[in-house]
Amino acid sequence: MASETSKSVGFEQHDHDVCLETAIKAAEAYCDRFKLQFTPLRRKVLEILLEEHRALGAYAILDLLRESGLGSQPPVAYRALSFLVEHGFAHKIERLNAFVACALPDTLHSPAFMICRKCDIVVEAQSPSSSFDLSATAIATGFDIEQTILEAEGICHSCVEKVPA
Amino acid sequence: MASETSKSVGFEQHDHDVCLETAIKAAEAYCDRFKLQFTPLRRKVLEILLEEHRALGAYAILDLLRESGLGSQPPVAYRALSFLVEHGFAHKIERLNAFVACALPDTLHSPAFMICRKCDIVVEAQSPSSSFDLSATAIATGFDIEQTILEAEGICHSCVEKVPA
DNA sequence: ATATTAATGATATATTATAACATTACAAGT
DNA sequence: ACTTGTAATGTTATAATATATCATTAATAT
Ligand SMILES: [Zn+2]
Ligand SMILES: [Zn+2]
Ligand SMILES: [Zn+2]
Ligand SMILES: [Zn+2]
Repeated sequence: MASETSKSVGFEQHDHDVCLETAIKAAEAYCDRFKLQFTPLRRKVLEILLEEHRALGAYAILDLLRESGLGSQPPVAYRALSFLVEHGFAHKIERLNAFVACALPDTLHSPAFMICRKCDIVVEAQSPSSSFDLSATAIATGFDIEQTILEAEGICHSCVEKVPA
Repeated sequence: MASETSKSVGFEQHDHDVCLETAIKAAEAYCDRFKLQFTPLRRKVLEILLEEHRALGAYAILDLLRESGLGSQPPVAYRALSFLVEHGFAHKIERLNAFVACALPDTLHSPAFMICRKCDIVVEAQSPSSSFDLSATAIATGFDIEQTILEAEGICHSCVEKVPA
């Protein structure tokens, strides 16, 4: 296959082959370390997300899986995606009902994204902190934020009281 | 009908009748001011959201609409919800595919929510600013945040260049 | 009154996601 | 190697969420 050495990601160019390989190797190492099964299916889905470098819906991913002969029914894609999200290799963009490879794998972070309403490109902010201020990233990348929504999931005090775990 | 004078909202008690009436009157005034049609259907959907004071899915809302004789098909609910969201009377909680009445109507704000993963109660943070720090609100209300996601929608610089508007 | 626009009604269908159960691969202990 | 339990995948069916389209009615403006 042809080897493209650079590709536009976020708003910048980068060596995409290296980027993809690095991410896959990192996932491999992580799974190794934590005794997780980085199966061909899971690897392929992560590769798809890394290759595209933008948010893809489950059914778009499923189409690509079908082409490569790995699975063809919705649960196959959703299960692989669950695994990737659960272990921090990917995120779900709720607003788009779509999934994107994590730009900061192996790093503890609260994901924050900038999503273009025209082209649906998704850029993950590089701020590992939990206090959110996208303005710097937005300015740096030339992204014009129009509206923002923060959704925090957790447990309310009345639910904590009700049950042990 | 029976008049309940207080109801648990967020994590506190409040006079719910007053709360509901105030919000409806505010919406009425706003629509009046901006020549928007606050139709019986739209009013009813807002009332439903205010009454429940938690996130409701479109189909749950539709069931309640049906009971009151106002519309029974999905587009009816979705159109009313679009109107309410568009004009800031309600928000969509993407994570839940559900809708909630805005707690700060008529106030310019970037919505931020705390969502309990057990009971799905949704509390809108009272911070009108766009820099997000939920920790204060979380501590004050006894909510234990487990994970947070920020999604900013806007337009990337390459899309801005492509078109006039 | 009439034209224009906005809202609603109604039917059909698209899109996203999961439940349930069968089968296969893997890991661990014997 | 054999058994046993567990995890992953295959497969079918269906649930839940959302929109496209066109017909009808209501509101607004000229
Ligand atoms: Zn990430
Ligand atoms: Zn764009
Ligand atoms: Zn609000
Ligand atoms: Zn709760």
